[in-house]
Amino acid sequence: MTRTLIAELGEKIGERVTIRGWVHALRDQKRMQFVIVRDETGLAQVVLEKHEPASEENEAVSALTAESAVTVTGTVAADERVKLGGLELRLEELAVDSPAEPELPVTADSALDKRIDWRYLDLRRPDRRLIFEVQTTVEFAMREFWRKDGFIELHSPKFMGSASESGAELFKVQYFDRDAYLAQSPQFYKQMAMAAGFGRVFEIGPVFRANPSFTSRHDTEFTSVDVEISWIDSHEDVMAFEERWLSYVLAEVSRQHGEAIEETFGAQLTAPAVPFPRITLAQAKERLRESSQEPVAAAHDLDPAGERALSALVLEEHGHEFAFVTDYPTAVRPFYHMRHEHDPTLTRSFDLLWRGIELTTGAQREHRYAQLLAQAHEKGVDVGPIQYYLDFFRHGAPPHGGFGFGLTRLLMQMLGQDNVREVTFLYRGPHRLAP
RNA sequence: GGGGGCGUAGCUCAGCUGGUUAGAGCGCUGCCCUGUCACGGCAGAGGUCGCGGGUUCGAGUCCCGUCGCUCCCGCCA
Repeated sequence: MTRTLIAELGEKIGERVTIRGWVHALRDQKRMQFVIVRDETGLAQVVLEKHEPASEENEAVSALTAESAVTVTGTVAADERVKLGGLELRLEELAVDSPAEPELPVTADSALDKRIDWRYLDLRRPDRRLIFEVQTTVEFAMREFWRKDGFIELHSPKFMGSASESGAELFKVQYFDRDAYLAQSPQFYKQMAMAAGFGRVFEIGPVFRANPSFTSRHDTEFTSVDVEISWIDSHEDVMAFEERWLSYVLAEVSRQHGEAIEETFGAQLTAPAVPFPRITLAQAKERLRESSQEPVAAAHDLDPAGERALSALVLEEHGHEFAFVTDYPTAVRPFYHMRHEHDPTLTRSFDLLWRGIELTTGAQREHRYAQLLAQAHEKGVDVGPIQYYLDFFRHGAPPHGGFGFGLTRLLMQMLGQDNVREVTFLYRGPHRLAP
């Protein structure tokens, strides 16, 4: 028995075929029975006349429940009466592969948290499926671009013996007779690849953050996209790569799914023009102070409201949805970010904002061993546990820099969703470990 | 972690200043309906009002605690 996909039925009029999928709807009438079957390619109407007395097939159709997994064999017929594509399948054989219990615990309009409880049912909806079709295209396009640019793919370890940045957000796990930590970032390892002479690397992999954060854009485990590039002159080279690369990825997604995304989520997607606008953090705060309604926080960083306001400002002035914010103060950046020679209170770093949220963070890294050590000490970093990392810079390390970001933040903005949980296959948060 | 809001039927929600048998829509069950397509009609089942304590003659409603959800902030990607 060959399975025919519902999308292919139009080419098989008059033929006897077998479709396999889920019962989407059931209309069991006195003389006619209609079953709408759904597979991953679409919906199809299955029809059966009722006999007197009811045939075995009639009884089987009557006993169906919504969302049961079924295999239906019948003849494809064109019929103008059918609103669903003018096609139907005249039922000859019906097999229930796995019945669904009569009452479903969630519906399309259930609260997100409840939909996650029953994620496998939630994900059966075509619009949810589109999210993961897009995710697949995003990763494919990224790799395509990287590969053309000579990047090497990394799979760095997720067990670590020490923190890669600060200790606060690390998950501690038992590792035989001692403690280990789950990697919060592949940062140290992609820098090791620079010292190893790999030149340009990327990694798409899981990272773990023990933040008790309850927001629409945080989770405790997420897929991080990381890039690191050797032989750069400054963080500008990193930004120049990132914008070309992102623009390509968005162009591909727009080309392949733009219409579906707009239809399903109402979100418009076009490839952004390169270069993206750049503004230093100091200038950004100055501009916000000038133009603004709301007081700008005195802190060293932009708060979420500041990010939204800045994005709006850039969109208004440059017609651009992206904005690089550069030159963050040394105080708010990790010890390994390279500092400006003319002003060591500022780092050669950047954040990338898209449609009001922080998408990526990047920087040129400090590759000079003595300078790196001095910065670690100045920041009060305990260098004992990370000596292996510092060693990477003792035998010839190229100047380098890179960036990283959460894949779901990109997807969320791309699809006009308001929560990373919506675009995460299975969300992990402080209170969520199942399913 | 701090602040606001919320928790009532399988789902989404209503329930006014405390007052007798706690409601609606959808779903579910049964019956009816000559092709439905958001099918339609009739009938019915279904709730220890998140949990624990308190105030009161009386608590879904007020108070305290607790758990969970949600939004904003902090932290970040």
